[in-house]
Amino acid sequence: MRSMEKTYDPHAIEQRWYQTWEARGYFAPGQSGDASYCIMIPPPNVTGNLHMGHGFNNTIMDTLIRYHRMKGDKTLWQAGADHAGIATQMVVERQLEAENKKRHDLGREKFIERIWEWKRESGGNISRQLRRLGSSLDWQHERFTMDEGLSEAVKEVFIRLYEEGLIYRGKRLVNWDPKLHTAVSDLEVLSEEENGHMWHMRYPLSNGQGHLTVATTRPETMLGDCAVAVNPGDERYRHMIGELLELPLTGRRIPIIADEEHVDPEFGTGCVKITPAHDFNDYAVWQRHRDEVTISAQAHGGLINIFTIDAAVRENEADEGALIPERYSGMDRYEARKQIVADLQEQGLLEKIDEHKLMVPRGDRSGAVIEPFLTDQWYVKIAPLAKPAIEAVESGRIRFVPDNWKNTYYEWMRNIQDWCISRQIWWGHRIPAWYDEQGNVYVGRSEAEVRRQHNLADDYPLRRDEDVLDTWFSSALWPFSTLGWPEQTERLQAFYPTSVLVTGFDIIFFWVARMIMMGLKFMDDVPFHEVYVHGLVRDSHGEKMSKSKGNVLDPTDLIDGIELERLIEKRTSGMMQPQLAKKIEQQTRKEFPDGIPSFGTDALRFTFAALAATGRDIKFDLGRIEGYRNFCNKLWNATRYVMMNVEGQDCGVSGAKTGHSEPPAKLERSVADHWILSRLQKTKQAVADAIEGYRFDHAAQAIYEFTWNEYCDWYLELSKPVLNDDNASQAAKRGTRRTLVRVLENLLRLTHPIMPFITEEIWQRVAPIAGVSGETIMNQPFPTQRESLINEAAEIEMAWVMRFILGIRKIKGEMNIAPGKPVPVLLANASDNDQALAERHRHFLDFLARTESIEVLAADDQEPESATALVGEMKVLIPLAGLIDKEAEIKRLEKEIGRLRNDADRTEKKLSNPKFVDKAPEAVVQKERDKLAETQKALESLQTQLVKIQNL
RNA sequence: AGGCGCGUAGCUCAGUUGGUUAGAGCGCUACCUUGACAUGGUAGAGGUCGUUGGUUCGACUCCAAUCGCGCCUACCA
Repeated sequence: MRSMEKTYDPHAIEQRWYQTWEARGYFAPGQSGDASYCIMIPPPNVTGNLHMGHGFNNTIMDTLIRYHRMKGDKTLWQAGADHAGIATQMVVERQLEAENKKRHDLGREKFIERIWEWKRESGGNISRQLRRLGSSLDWQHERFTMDEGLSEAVKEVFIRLYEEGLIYRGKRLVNWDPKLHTAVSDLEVLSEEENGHMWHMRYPLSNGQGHLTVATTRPETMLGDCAVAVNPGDERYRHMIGELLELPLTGRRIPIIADEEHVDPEFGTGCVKITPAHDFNDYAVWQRHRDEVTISAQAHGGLINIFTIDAAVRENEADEGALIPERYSGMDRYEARKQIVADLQEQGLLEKIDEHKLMVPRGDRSGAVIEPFLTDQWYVKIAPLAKPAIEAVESGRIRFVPDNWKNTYYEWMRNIQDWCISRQIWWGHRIPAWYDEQGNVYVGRSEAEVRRQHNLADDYPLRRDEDVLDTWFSSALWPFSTLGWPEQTERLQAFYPTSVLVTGFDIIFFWVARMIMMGLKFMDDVPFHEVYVHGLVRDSHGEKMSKSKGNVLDPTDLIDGIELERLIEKRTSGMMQPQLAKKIEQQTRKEFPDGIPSFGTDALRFTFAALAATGRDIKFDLGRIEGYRNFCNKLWNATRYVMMNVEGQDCGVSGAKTGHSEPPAKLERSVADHWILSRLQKTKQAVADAIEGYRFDHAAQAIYEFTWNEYCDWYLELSKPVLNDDNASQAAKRGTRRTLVRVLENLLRLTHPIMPFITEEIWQRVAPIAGVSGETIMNQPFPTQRESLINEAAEIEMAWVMRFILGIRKIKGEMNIAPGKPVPVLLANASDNDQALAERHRHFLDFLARTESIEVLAADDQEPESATALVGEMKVLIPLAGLIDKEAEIKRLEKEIGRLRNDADRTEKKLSNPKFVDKAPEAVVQKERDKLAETQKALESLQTQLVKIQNL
């Protein structure tokens, strides 16, 4: 085996181990195991590139998966990707654009073929990147939402829901994206506050008695007005209700109607223009008043659409006459706005224009302003599905972690609207519906089936619906469609319901809620028992990462490192707003003057785990990952030390490949050995508890502290005097070597779920010596606490040793004595136990505190002038002679005394309060008393010491 | 407007049923290249836990109010 380099180099091992694991089939679920454990990956978009959210999300999932696999559960992490309808179609359309083509030039079939082609070329991108993260996904069963099986599941669900009346077709107002030419769901619309205007327009009364003034943020929609509404309780307008207005520019007349629900007399002028075909609220008003003759008599019953699918003013239909003034035909909505405002102004009908902030709805993909638009669409009737989905959470069959997300879930589920599932794009699952020339709809698995079922002749003309389904429709089926549904497969049997869903809060509505509804409907069971909701990964200043801010970090750049110039190029290329490039470049140069160094996957994963406190976003700070890179190096070098001392040596491990496999040799464990073994047991429990409770930050912290502060800082140092002492017995050396290597081997298994690569690499070297055999650490049992190795006595004894050593180090540190300089030490007021301990651990004390000599003073011995440290009641003295500055020691003692004084005062005050003594539990009071006694003893001791020094 | 969450060391964050001298990492100061590791070691400085009240023998922790910040949902045309 190769020797270990002085510095840990992740690149040398990560790729190699991943390939080995995958080639050997370790990621597939085992055949045995009592319990099954399953996580469905939130399918990334095939178009996608790995971002920090994926990094975070997948680190958590892989940690859980590896933990359960090691625990012996039958463990599946289902791999796959999402066809991401709109996003993917846009990517390929952009490619066509570069060739000066549109998708319609190719035609539907060719265009879809082109997307498949593209998917074959670049679709593997995201899975390659997931592999870099070490994700132990079951790639052999990777699925794609558009593959044959999943398409079958989609069709099946659609048909069953249709047959039950839970899917229907209807003409409604929808969110229309005029750039993409498709309907989108409420969720795909993001509203943001933007600066705009409020136009006050005059509508003259038909009776010539003046006018009403309406205020609007969208003056161009006045072409489609069918009424002006006022509040019936509004004194100003009550008497005008029922009268008619001359709708300017159109030559049409519209009524004044009363609508209490929608009109707030306090807002604006108290008069609201009603444009039912281009505003959701107005549509609701129209529905309430559509039967009033002044409205129903209007063209289209008052529901007048004025736009094309591009949101430009449309031409009149043949039978409409001059419904929409020709003058505006073909104008884009904003162009029309300008013209209409100008025309109103010219006619003296524009009263004023105010600055006004308003919420502007934009499509999340296209960024285009969404237009409420009247179209035929397919809907899922959601209330009957939502009801059991709400109950599943109420009853605790599904648990949110953290718990408070259930409120968000309820809030949405209780106000849920029917789900518009049809999209006017080409890439996706085409709706299995056919129409005849009379407009009758037939839903079925295929055209042939439809003809058969409805007795339609082969030459009876049928036309298939052009639309495809919302991408989230197929995602909603993911937990069971990937396992083979509608077939009753073994995998479905074994792994549904899945164990936990790990996801960001941003897709609770898009995805989580819909999976719950569909799972309950078609599997008659919840899709998962727990939902672990994590926060967003932000930059180090807490800003959301985005291309336009230029603060995006790419996980692979953190793993591999990236030079400054390359990073700048990456951040500034392909920008929507190229004018920001300069600023982004400056900002990047300032923040990463030397680019980003390579940290390796394990350090990245450990960072994500350490930052994964529940329920809050994480700010990703480079300092943090650097620290954990150093941690990897620490673990690596601790191993170098261990290997150096155990390789080829007798470690007292039977069956180990050491060349010393004689029958059980005598073995002796020191208190230090017992201590570290005891600490290890407690750490095992802490880590297991933390992972089970989704506290990955606690798990990471427990591992970090044990490794660095206990194993490395203390145990490794304590092993040195034993291993390097020619006088130490072979049995003692054997015991120490055995402990060194076994604790390390345990620690590696404990750490493996979070840091798979370094632990595997090291384990391969360490395991044989520790007497553990196996092909991979991946399939080794996760360490469990061994009660018998918990040793409180050893922990107490080691605490004494540490206090002794720390006391001397502190004096040296504060008195400017070189740490390496051996000093003579005197012990005063030492009990029998103290003396015994000092004797027994003399080699530890000498080595770690660099003591020259240790001498016990009898009670009547004269104490020489010294610097003092306390270990319990014992005084550890370092004589001043030549070493120590008297004034400095006085200051040091005064400071220490001050601190103790404070402490004692506070405790005394507490104890002199009769209410405290009366009411507090006895144990608490006793604890305070003990503390006071201890503090007072220490205080006395230091005070006499101070007097002594002062009198010199 | 409603809902959720957050304000703890210069920075990033722990602190789970109220009882610690309020912790960690990074950063900072001083010293140290000792045979695992300078991606290191040793010692140290640094906090009236946003503010104000209340409950309690005792509050970072519970309650109320208030200020600041973030997010989500619904919005006034």
